[in-house]
Parts: sequence; C-alpha cells; structure tokens
Amino acid sequence: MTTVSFQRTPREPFVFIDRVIRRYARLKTLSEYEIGLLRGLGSRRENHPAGTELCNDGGKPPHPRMIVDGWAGRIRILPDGRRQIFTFLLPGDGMGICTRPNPRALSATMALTPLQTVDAAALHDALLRRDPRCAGLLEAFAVIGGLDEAMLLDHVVRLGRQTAYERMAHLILDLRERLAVIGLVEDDTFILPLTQELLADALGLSVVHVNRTLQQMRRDELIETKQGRLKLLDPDALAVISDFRHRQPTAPPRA
Amino acid sequence: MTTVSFQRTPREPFVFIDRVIRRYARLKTLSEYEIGLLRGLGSRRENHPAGTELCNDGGKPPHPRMIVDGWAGRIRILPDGRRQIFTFLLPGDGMGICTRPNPRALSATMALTPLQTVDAAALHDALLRRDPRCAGLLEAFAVIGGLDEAMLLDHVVRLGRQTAYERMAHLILDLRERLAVIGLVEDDTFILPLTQELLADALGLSVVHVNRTLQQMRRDELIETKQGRLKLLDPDALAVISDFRHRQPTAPPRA
DNA sequence: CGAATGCTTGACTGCGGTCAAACGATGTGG
DNA sequence: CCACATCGTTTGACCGCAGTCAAGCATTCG
Repeated sequence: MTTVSFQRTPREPFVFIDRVIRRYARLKTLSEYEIGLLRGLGSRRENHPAGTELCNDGGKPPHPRMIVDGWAGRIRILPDGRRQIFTFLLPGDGMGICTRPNPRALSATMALTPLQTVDAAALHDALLRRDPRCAGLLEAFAVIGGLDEAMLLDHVVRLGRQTAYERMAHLILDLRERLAVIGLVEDDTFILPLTQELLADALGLSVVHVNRTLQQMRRDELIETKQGRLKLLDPDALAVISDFRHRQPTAPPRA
Repeated sequence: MTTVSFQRTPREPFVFIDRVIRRYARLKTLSEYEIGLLRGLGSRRENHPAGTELCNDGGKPPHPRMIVDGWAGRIRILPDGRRQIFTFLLPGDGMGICTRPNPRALSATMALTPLQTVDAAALHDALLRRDPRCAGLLEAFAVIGGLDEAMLLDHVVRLGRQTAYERMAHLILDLRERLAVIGLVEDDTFILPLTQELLADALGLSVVHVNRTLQQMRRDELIETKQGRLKLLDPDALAVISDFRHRQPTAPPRA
C-alpha cells in the first residue's frame, strides 16, 4: 500500500488525485508506474457548468474523462419530457473509460452541478491496450465495472419493488458508501448537492413526494439536513428499512 | 458469413448450436475454429426443472453454462418475499461466462421453465485466457455485454418512469427482438412461457394489474394471446407507446 | 431589490395494490 | 373415467401510495 496524505482543501489537484489513488489502491495494489499515470492526469482540467450535456444519448461515447469535483449523472429523457437518472457520477468516477467497443453511448451524461474533469485519455489508452504495466489498474477497473453493475441492479430493485421511503433510505446509504470511499463523508455527514427534482428523477418519484418522504424521515429522526449537508442519524435503521447491503470492501485487499 | 441451416425441430442439438452461432456470427464474423468451439459445447447437457436455483444471490458465480432451451431469470428476493426479476435469460444466453473477476454473484439465477443447458467452460476459458484464436468471440461477447447493459438501462426507465401499459408494451417488444435473433419469432408471434406472476415481478407490478393491462392491450387490438403464444398485432403502435428503440443490428456486420 | 430557483404545503385525483372469490386448465390417483 | 387438487387466470370491491395542480415560502443571486 502506498501512503498518501489528505491535508489540502477540496478542489486542490493533489487532494483529488490522492483521493482517486486511494480509491483504486483500495481495490488493487498499484505500482509506482500506475500511481504516476494517475497523478499525471491532473493537468488538462476542464470546467463544465451545471446542466452541460457531456455525452449525447445514442451519440458517440464521450471523450475519456474523470471527474475531479462535482456530480454528474447518466440520464435518459423520454420524448414527453419524463426523465430517469440511471446513476450519479461522483469525483473519481470516469466516463468513456475502458468501455466495451460500443458504437454508441447508452445514455446521456450531464453535469448536475458545476463540474471539473480531467482528460483521462492516457488512462483509457493504457487500459484499452491492456498495458501490462497497468495490470493493477486494469483489475481495479474491472472491479469497478462489477460495482457499477451491482449499483444498477440495486437501482432496479428500488424502482421495481420498494416504496418511496425505502428507496430514499437505500439511495442515501448508497451515496454514503460511495462518498466515504473518496473521503467525502465525516461523522456520517456529507454534502448532497442535488435538488429534490434530481432525487425524484433518480428514484422514479415526483418532486412533491420526495419532499414529503424526506420530511417524514426527518420526523422519524433517521436523517438531518442543513444547508446542503445530509446527516445520517441512524444508518443501521436505514439499512434495515431498505435492505441495504454493503458492496465496497471496507479495508484494502491483502493481495 | 457462415451459412447454417435451421430445418430441425427445437431441442435438437444441431438447431440449437446453429441458432447460437447465427446469433454470434451476426455480431462478429467467426472463424472456423470459433464455430468449432461453439459446436463442441453441444455435449454435456443438463436439465433443470422449473424453479431450480442455478446460482445463489451473493454466492459464488455459477459454473459457466449456456442455455439451450427454456427461459431462466436473474432475480433478487427481498427479505419479506418481494421479488424483482432483472432480466430474462433466453436460449443462447450464457451465465457465468466471461464475467469480470467477481468474487460473488450479483443476483440469483433461476430456471423459470424447464431448462436445458450445456457446459460452457471451454468457451469461458478461451475468453478468460483471451485466446487469440477466439478474437471474434471475444468481441461478440463484448458487444453482448453492451447489449445487456442497454437492456438493464431500459429496464430502469420502464420501472422508474413508465406506466404499466407502457412497461408491458416495451417488454413485449424487447422479448420479440431478442427471440427474433435466435429464430424464435414467426409472423410477429412467439411462445411466451411466463406466468403473469413472473411478468409482474419483472415489471414491478402486481399479478392482478398485469392481468388487467394485458386485457386492455387485447381490447386495444395491440396483441393477441392464445395457448402460450403471443402475437403482436401492431408492433409500431407498441413502439410509439413505449418509446422502444431497437438495439440489435438487424443485418450482420460487413467487417 | 426583484427574479429565479428550489422547497413546502394543501386539496384532490388516480394508478396500481390488496383482498377475496370464482373460474379454467392441467394433472394425478383411485 | 371421474374426483379432486393444484396452479394460473380472471373479476369485483375497496384502499392507499404517490401523482397532479396550485399556491405560498425561502434562498440565492444578479
């Protein structure tokens, strides 16, 4: 394991790259070369205002990028305007990276908050070429692919078989787990930069009902929200309610 | 393209293997070696009665197998008995094949009808080893992985943002497309071996509501059902209703 | 300060769930 | 061959979760 430090404020390159490295190194031990490659991505940053469409549904896949700061979403919009969010993309998540040889993107991708990304072409190429020096990263991304699929399956269960209350509880735990991995959770509290409308579009609910569900959860003393921060007051209860199962390894692998 | 014939009745090895070959060859041109490998899977068949659990949710991934005849499903069951079907597995679909290095299965897999499978370890190994002689198959399975993800995303949209009527219409078109690829659709008609309860568990509905939705669709003269066969009377109307987009290439690739 | 955006609330509606019973097909054993 | 059990489908009555509509607040931001 490589030791890294986390002293800086958010939006600082060092911290970001360290978060990412920590995330991947948690999955697979990475070589110096691989860490160097990740670290090298820090240059060539790009800013996208909230609402920017980074990838067109059915269009060609996006240029490989990795999120540094902010949230994005994979989205589909129906002809009549109904909208479904497939997944939230968080700092450290990639898009257009190491995908199958898809001629076309399976969903649109949109910046949900002001977004900062880095060019990940170098990473993408190394993975595509299956560069043996990047064996660890290759495995890490394979694992991430599995986690993504697991997330999607959980999403299906939420939408197909859970009540609004259960869905919300599950999503909150989901986000906590993912944000915790990149060091964005402290004291069971994290910044939730989503409007209730975005939550609704993820959970297959109406805005009004999302609002009422959140209120009920507050009344039940399961969560607390103030100024964009969400605090889980009783994660265990939330987990029971929503049948949540942890996916991420909580400790780095020994291999 | 390899020419194959389809004269035999179902459940015959030749026909099955030819169907599968046709399916994969439709995605990528296959070498004689690859076709030989597929053809070789025909031995070592296994029968599973309906209801057999082929793979345990969260357990270790299933032994590589390919479905010859019958339908299976990827399923999750909640502690209180609610059930969600992620996808239906049809003849020619594999399980435990060419997956990422997952320590555990992401869902249970269950035979929904009496099922016949063949051992696909040889195929699985060749893909895992990235045997260069199987480059075409490797690509074909990568494409199939993409199609599977696309299906899953569509499923999310159905469950999250579509009405019962729309969901049903979409699923019917979905199944028609997949069954057509393996030659099981004739005159917009195919055998649908699912109970309304299984449809309900896939579509996130109750049995009763599935029943009423189907009846409405019959009254609207969009479909017709008799003795386990489903006929699409107006596929275009169904597509408009459900915003269905074709995923499978309708013609083999030129490459 | 006003405009825009997002949150909250209330009243009402309706899609789809639940419960219960009847009906039909299939299959099995006496 | 029939009696009976089982499984799946159908129907009706009723309910409730979540959607819709509409208005009023609260923040944030130019």
